[in-house]
Amino acid sequence: MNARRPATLASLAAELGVSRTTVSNAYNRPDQLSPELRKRVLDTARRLGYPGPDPVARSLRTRKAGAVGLLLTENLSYAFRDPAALGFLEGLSLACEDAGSGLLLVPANPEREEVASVHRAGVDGFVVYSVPDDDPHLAAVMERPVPVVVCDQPSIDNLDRVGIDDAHAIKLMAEHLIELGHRKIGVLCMRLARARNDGPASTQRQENASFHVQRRRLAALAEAFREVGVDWEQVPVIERFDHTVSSGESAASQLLESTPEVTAIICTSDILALGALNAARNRGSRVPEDLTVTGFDGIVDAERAGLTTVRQPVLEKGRAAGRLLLDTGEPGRPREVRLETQLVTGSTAAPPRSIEERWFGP
Amino acid sequence: MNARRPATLASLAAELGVSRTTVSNAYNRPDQLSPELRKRVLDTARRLGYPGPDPVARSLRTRKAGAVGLLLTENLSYAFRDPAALGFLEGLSLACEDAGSGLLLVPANPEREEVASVHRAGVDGFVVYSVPDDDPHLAAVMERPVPVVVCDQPSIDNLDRVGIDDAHAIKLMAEHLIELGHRKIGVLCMRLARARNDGPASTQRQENASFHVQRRRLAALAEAFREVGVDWEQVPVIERFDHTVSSGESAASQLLESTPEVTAIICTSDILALGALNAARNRGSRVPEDLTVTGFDGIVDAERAGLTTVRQPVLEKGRAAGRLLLDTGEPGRPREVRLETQLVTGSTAAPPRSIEERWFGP
DNA sequence: ATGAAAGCGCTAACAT
DNA sequence: ATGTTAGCGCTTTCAT
Repeated sequence: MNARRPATLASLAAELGVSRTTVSNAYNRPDQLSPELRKRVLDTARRLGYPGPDPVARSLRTRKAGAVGLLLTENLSYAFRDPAALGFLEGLSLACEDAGSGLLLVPANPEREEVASVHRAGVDGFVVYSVPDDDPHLAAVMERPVPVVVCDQPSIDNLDRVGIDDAHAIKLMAEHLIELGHRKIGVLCMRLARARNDGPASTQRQENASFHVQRRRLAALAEAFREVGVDWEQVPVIERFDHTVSSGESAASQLLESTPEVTAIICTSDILALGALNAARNRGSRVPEDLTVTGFDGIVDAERAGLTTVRQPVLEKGRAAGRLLLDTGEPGRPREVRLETQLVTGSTAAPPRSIEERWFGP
Repeated sequence: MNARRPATLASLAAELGVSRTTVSNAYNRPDQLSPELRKRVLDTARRLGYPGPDPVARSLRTRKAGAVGLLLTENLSYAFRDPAALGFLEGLSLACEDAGSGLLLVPANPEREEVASVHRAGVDGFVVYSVPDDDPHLAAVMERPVPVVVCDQPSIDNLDRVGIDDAHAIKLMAEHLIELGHRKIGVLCMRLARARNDGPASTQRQENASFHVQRRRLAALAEAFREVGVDWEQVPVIERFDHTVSSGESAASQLLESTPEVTAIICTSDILALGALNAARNRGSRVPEDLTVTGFDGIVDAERAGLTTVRQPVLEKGRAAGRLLLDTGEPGRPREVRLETQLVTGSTAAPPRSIEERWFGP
């Protein structure tokens, strides 16, 4: 209900026979007028159904929206299903709450080029979470004359950033597997570009990936395995556009079908790894005896599954991003927050067995 | 970066020697001016670093914010941890996305009376999710001259609503347990009022609960059990302020400690029930042999645990709330959407065993 | 303690 | 196809 469009500050002032300033002060600077007058103003306001100063008009005048915009590269609803994104959101909302700021989720359908929603967002700044280098919504955000903080990707000069050292993080994993003795590996990765693609990703595609994070993780893996003599060109890298357990499962199936000799599947996310675990089970492969599977992120479900993975502080990332954006100081910018990661040795990685062992038992 | 505060539509128009209308049209009504002129406008805009029409000024003029506000009764970050709230959010975000609308999460700390965030929210309407009757933020929302849709609670005349039939839903559960033979029951419920309280809730407290949903569920349980001769006054109802698995656990412990003769614990949420399951395990009680435990909501973790519960379509609730708010039509209001629920018979409910059986085995 | 004047930056009739 | 005129509703110096 409440569909009238009635009293304004001006009409209220007129009714009261006072100036608009006085009415404004009644709401915003109680100490600037006598308690009696203030009470009279507020009472009359109630009587006339005046809802208080219009927030939009106020924002226009004060140049403050009281909200932070969040740009994701996915459908909004996706964010509520991906545990890592969720952790980020939780952290970000914590920071917003601390600052009394609202959090505006900006719809940015990755399938469309529509950036109107970015233009329309009445916010004091944007947090950009994990979008590709060439995302048009990002471009629209950067045109807005407000501060921007990027989380994870892309990394853009001159912009505040929060993230982790992806290369370092996944290198720990690579070294762990190398130490265990794995040389025949396969990789499952998330989407590398905005256009849908499901299947093997050539090294060229890997290098051209517009998703910075994936690109760097793959590059770091390549480097680590090349150092022990693995020909990266021969390492199957399977890409999936959708980030779901079932895409992980299908990707792993595809991988094991075409390259059954792999002894380990490295996944660039826990979600994909969880799917890979399913795929292994479906094929009757035991993990880690027959096959090693590793993830990335350290989500709860991964922990539950005993996944060997890399834990990153997703909640802290969100909080740090929010703080960076909301913190008054903007002196020696751009600023960067780099958070720590941690190798989690679960029960899904073990030394490889030889082909013979795998087929004929130990 | 991007911290200049430069060109406006007017300055751009001046620079170009055209009217502001023309510049405005270049952005909002491309068909209203020649392509060449439009290109000239846009090019000059880029050159001057004009970021396009200011969204706040536009909102003021058009009386459209392009965003929906969401009011929760909890800290924002809580919403990202409660599976039911999350489902609701997902549904709501789906509806917003469809309409190209943003979703503004309004910080509304339940501990404070601060409603400024509600006043400051530049939105075209509010969705209110499960807040108590006397929530000051809700009052602030209702003063705003914008449409409001309430989900679950409270139920306020004249306001659009979406929800379920709580009494009916939990009655199904009550009848199920009654049929199994349970007469000695205990109940775990969520907070009944805004002020923190943890422990037994008297019938008076139950009846005065400012959380509508809990009140109705308890009332329906009372009615159902009274019909089979149970003295509701004697039924222990344990309340918990925090909605977490561990509060469920402690509440169940408290219940079983003080009333070990209960054969069933009915919980008004799955989260609490999951905690009750833990408590039973800690005491060495087998579920359902020694103790029946039931939940409410139908969250994924409940399903995983085989919980006997009532499933409600949380995602649909969110979507319906969003649609109700965004749907152009506002004729024969108020409107109400009542969604269906479903009894899920899991493996945590069975006929009670007598006290003797329980102590000495079958 | 209260008021007058001057916009914040934009869009929407209504001309032309 | 482009310009003129009027605000949207508010806050903020600066006076008084």
